[in-house]
Amino acid sequence: MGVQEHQQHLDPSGLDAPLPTAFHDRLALLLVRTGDRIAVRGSERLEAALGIDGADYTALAVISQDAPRSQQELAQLLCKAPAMCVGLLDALEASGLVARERDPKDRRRSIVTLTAAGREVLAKADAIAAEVEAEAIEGLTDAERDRLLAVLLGPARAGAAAGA
Amino acid sequence: MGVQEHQQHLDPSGLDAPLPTAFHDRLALLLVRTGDRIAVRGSERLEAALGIDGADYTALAVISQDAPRSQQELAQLLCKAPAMCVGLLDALEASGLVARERDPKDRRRSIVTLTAAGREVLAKADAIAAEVEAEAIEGLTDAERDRLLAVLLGPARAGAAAGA
DNA sequence: CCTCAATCATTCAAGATCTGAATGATTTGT
DNA sequence: ACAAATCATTCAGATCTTGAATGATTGAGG
Repeated sequence: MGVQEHQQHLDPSGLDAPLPTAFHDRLALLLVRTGDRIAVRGSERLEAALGIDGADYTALAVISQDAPRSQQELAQLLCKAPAMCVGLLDALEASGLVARERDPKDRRRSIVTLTAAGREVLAKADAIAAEVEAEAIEGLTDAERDRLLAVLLGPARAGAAAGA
Repeated sequence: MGVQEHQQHLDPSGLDAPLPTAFHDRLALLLVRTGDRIAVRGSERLEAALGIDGADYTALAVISQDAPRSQQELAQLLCKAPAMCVGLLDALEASGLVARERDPKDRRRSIVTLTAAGREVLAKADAIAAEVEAEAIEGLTDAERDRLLAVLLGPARAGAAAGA
C-alpha cells in the first residue's frame, strides 16, 4: 500500500501506543497515523490469514477493478516505480494469484490479470480490510462513512459520484 | 513521517496520479493513500519552507504538547524504535530547534524541549500542515471535520471530548 | 523498407532506511 | 553493596527504494 515516498514507519510494537495529545488538534498528523495503522494492522492480518501483505492486496484490487493495460499503468495507479512492480508481480505470479500475458497488440506490454485463486484471495482480503476499516472509523454512521469516502475521493470523484 | 514498519511508499512523482477505481469502495485503501499523500505533500512543503520533514514536524509537535519525560517515551508516542529518535533529535538539536538536558531526577534520561526557534518553526509548520489538511478533506464542513477528528481519536478520546 | 526515437519490462548496483543486539552509564530493589 | 532493570547511544546486518542501463518491440519519417 503505499504512496510514494515517504511513508513514515509505524513501529509494529507501538501500534497500540497511546495517541499523542499533539494529534488532538492536528488532523493532518492524525490522518497520517490512521493510514499507517490501517496499513500495519491490515498487513499483519492479511499475512496471517492469506499470506499476502497490504501492498499485495492493493495490487490485487487494482488489477481486478482498474484492469491496467501495462505494468507501467499499474505502477502509476499504485504510486510505485515500475521497477518495484516487477518483484511484487513475480511473487503474486509464483503464488498463482495473477497471470502475466503479453499484449498481442503491443508485445512490449504485459497485461496482468487475476486468476481464479486471485479472485478468491481478493474476496477474502476485502473482508479483512473491511474489518480493519471498521475498527479505524468505529462510531461513524454508514451515512457518515459514505460521506467521508466521497470527500476523500476528491472533488473530481465527488462530481462523478453525484452524477452516478 | 512514518510509522514504522511498513509504510508503503508513495512515488513522489505519482502523487497526482489518478486514484484507482478500486479505491472507490475500499475505504481502508483510501485512508492509507490519503495518509501517504498528506505525508508526502507535507514533507515537500515543510522541506521547502522550513527545512524540516514530516517526521521532524511530528516530533516537534509531540515534544511541545506531550512533554515526554524521556526519549523512550517520545519514541513510543512517535511509534518509532528508540534508536531512530537519536538521529532525529541530533538533527533537530543541530538546527537549534530542540535542546536535550539530563533529567536531574534520573540522569539516565534526557528531557527534550523546544527552543524558542523550535516554537517558531512549529507554529509555521502548523500553518503548512493545516493547508495540506484542508486540501485532503476539501468539501468537509467544520462540523464534519471535528466529527472526523473525534472519531479517529478513538472511543477513549471521544468520551473525553464529550466530557470536555 | 530502413533507421531513429520512444516505450516497455527487467535487471543491477548504489543509496537510504530500519531493526536488533551490544555497550556503558545510572538507578532501583534486596 | 550487588544484581537486575532502564536509559541513550552505537553499530552492523537486513530490508527496501531509487536510478540508470539493457534488450525487445513499436511507430514515425524518409
